[in-house]
Amino acid sequence: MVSKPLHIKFKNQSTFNSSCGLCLNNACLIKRNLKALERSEIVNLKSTLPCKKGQQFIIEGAPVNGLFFILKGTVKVFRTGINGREQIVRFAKEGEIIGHRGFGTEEYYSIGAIALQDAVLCYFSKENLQDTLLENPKFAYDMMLFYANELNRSENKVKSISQMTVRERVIDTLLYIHRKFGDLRGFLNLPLSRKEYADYAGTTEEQVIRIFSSLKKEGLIKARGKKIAITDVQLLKKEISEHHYFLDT
DNA sequence: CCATTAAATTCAA
DNA sequence: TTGAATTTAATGG
Repeated sequence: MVSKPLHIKFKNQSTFNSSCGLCLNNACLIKRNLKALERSEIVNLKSTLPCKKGQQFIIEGAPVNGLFFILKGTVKVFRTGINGREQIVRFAKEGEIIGHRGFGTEEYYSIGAIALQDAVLCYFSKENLQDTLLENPKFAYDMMLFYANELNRSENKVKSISQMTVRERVIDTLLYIHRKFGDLRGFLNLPLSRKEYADYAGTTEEQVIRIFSSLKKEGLIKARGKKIAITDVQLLKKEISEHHYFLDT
């Protein structure tokens, strides 16, 4: 399966070159190991696919055939609960790996993934990746570090969901978005609906709206539609400090 | 949870 | 670029 459009036109904006050698994304594991991988076929066997905003590119329960790296854009990764409620597992940005949990022995994806903005994904087949990992210890080691990190993160999340109050979880979510995506002209650099905040924090849309309202009254945040500004990061951190060690990214 | 109104976003002319 | 149509936010029951 060799398909590689070299250039992908992107909504009247820039053009992205999908060849790893020219890629600017230094957060990417492949890119970082490019020297070690130069003898491998991996880079030639990848495919690059554009993905429109709102498009789901991993479906829960579908067979695992490979995994994705985000070249451009942001993505939400979620799992559907028993009553159809969505639990957002994480928000992922450029350079991150999606679908890795299904990689080892799992046959089917346990998560779904949707592009939050127009995105470009690099896709590597399972076989390709397996061959490369077997041949390349440095690359395999980096992958292992990545998995270890993910496990740590996921354990922290269990703790926060089970031990924090709703208000604390919402604040925690705001801080997570803030430190992962930063802000742009004072507003969080990732527009999310209240529903999405709720699905990450493990609560309901109404709760999020009401907590946002109190936070606004207290002067801790400002909101204009989907654009949220954190006016006092320190005070917010203080409110959840007893639970949190800020280990996750 | 649902209904209502206000506000914001999208879309196409 | 505008405003009409659609979606999302906010509040109160």
